[in-house]
Amino acid sequence: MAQKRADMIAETRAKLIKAAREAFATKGFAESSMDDLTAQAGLTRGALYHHFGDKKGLLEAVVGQIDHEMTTRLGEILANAATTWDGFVDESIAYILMATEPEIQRIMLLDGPSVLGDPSRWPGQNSCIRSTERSLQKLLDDGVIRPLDAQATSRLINGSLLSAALWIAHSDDPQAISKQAVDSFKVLVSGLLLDPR
Amino acid sequence: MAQKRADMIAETRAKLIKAAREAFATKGFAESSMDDLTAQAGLTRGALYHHFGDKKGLLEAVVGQIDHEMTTRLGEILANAATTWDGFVDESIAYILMATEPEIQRIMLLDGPSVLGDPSRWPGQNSCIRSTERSLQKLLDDGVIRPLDAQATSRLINGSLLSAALWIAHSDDPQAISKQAVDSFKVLVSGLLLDPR
DNA sequence: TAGATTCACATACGGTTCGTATGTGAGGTA
DNA sequence: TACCTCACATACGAACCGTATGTGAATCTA
Repeated sequence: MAQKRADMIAETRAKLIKAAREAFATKGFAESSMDDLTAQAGLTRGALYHHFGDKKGLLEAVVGQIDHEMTTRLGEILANAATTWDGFVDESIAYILMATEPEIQRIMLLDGPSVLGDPSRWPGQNSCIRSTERSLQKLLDDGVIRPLDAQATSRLINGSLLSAALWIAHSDDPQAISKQAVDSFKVLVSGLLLDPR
Repeated sequence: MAQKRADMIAETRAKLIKAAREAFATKGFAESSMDDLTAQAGLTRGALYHHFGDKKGLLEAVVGQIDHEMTTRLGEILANAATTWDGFVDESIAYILMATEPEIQRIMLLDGPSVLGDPSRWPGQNSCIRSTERSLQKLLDDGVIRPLDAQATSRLINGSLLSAALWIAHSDDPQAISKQAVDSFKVLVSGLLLDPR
């Protein structure tokens, strides 16, 4: 059966990506040796080059996987929100907290942009920004927020979330800083409401 | 005279930093060869390691220089503003446009964070964020904006500016995108005003 | 079912780059 | 003038990346 071979290949790719995630997350992209990385997965660099072309290609695959996971997690939060506005806020806060996780931070926020360039141009097209944009558009349609450009504003908001995450992760007291960041974020975006509370 | 020797040293450092700026800006940090870089400056890697310790040390020096220049440029804009609020807005917009320059973008926004970590923890301690924070504090003192945490909010704003810069620089039509980003930024921060117009 | 073919992955090799260890010669000092 | 310091060059080893080539198992074909 042809399935067996395909399974083996998928497994090999999965093992390489898993090892790469660990290595990239702990040592960073530049410091990760492809020899070590593949050995960790019980393979050699041959497999890696066969499947991913080069080191950058491997990073792209890792980024794609993480991005997919993040999108799923954010989607769930969005689905559980009472109102569109709550969904927008909850999703944003969840993004901040998610971006605090070392693996996401190191790979998606630091090394990713440096090696692959502007995140909004990645193949996975950065589902997070898209999600924020959709939420804003809905809020516009519902007449909840002031008139604005949804795409541009979503970029601004996403950048602020990212910055907040970096700040929290590197602070001495993540708990406290996290609260400050979230509170300030709420104040900032509440200015977008047509009908402020 | 002892001054002559000191001048020679300063000149050597300057030459290395200049060559590094060019190389880092055009090829990126990882792709820049220290052999090429030093040869460009009419020196060898010996000089580089003597003065900067390692490749990272050289980047720190470059980052420090650029940060200093940016601070100066922002300071001038701040000084020429009519009101505190105008200064805050003008400075922010200037930051967006400045961060659009390839050299600043590549070195300060992409490679810098990846190699040196969170910008707010850099030795030069990121004067730009400090400046935004000071502006916000003044606005608070003057009773112009709603109550908020100046430090946290400055982080959020700075992140949004950074994101806008990345977006503009990678867009097909920087002119148009630039306008969109600036307009949206104004809308976003106008929500901070106690007395919206 | 046996030989041919494909392809996933391993092995081998060369070139580049980094960091260190050591050398050297010009400025400064006594 | 003889010695010392130190800025910088040279020499060397090791690590790493990417490619070119080898190999054996899975699949295809007759």
